[in-house]
Amino acid sequence: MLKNAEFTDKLRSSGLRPTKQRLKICEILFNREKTFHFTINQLAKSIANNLNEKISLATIYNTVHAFKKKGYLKEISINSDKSYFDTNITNHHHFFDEDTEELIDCDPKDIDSVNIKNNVTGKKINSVEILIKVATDNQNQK
Amino acid sequence: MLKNAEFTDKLRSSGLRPTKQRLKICEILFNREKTFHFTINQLAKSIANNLNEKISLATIYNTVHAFKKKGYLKEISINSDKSYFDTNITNHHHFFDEDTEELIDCDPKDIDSVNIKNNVTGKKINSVEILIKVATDNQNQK
DNA sequence: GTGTGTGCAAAAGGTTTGCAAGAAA
DNA sequence: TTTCTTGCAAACCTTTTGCACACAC
Repeated sequence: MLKNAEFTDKLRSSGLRPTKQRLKICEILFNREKTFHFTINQLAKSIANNLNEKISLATIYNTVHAFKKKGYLKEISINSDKSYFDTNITNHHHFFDEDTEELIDCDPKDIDSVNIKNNVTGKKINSVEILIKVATDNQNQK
Repeated sequence: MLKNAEFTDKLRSSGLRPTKQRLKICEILFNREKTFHFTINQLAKSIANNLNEKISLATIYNTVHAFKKKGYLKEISINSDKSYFDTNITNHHHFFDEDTEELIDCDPKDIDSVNIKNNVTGKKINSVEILIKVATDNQNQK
């Protein structure tokens, strides 16, 4: 639950100019209690609904990628036609509900950390992501 | 290392007509010792290079999706602009080399199976995938 | 002959880019 | 005034679709 002035500082401290558009996107992304999982499209709609002002799609893409680069957002690996982002930047895993195409955070307590006994030679591990795909039980198949 | 006649049987037994195109795609996908990880584009190039004959992109998409539905291929979850497929349909996980954008199979011995203590209410788990992103060690950051 | 599969071209959907106008420093 | 940011439209890339023709059975 940050305020506008705090977003301004946050942006400025990471070398991003606190423009009107970025502040509004900050509000929508970070001024909430629960983690927010979203696609660019959902974010664009959220902006359109919550503010009576449009922000160009290009700007939204720019901003989301800038925030990701600064570490304010995580991109989640899903095989999908669209990209998913997450305001929860701590180490955690996800359920993906195939019925609703929604992401759900795993409670870290519910999954033991992964122990990788052998890495690829000469490379360092940047991330370990677990994706658990779920769907309603009474489906024929999937 | 299957032969043409075996592909014909395999296809026919799953209700797919063994057409010339499908047999050629089978050859490229399954007539090899090691697991094959690919994007549709790579497969198309592979077809163009290994056979002196073109198969339409639409047909390649159709065939890959048909094979996936029949369980001959797995689709791997990566956040990427393209889809990755895998001829290894056993339960296993992957390294993703961010330098080369290549998938590498994990040896099942090298990762303990994931224990999920709490599933989403009312849903059943369809798959659990671990993706380990790696890159060269001497990069500034990632 | 009937139904399925193929291939082309067009369309769709998400994302990126070039560039001119506008805002922040 | 200099640099960064925005916004539009066009471009791009992967994937899907419609439809006529060809092939498998």
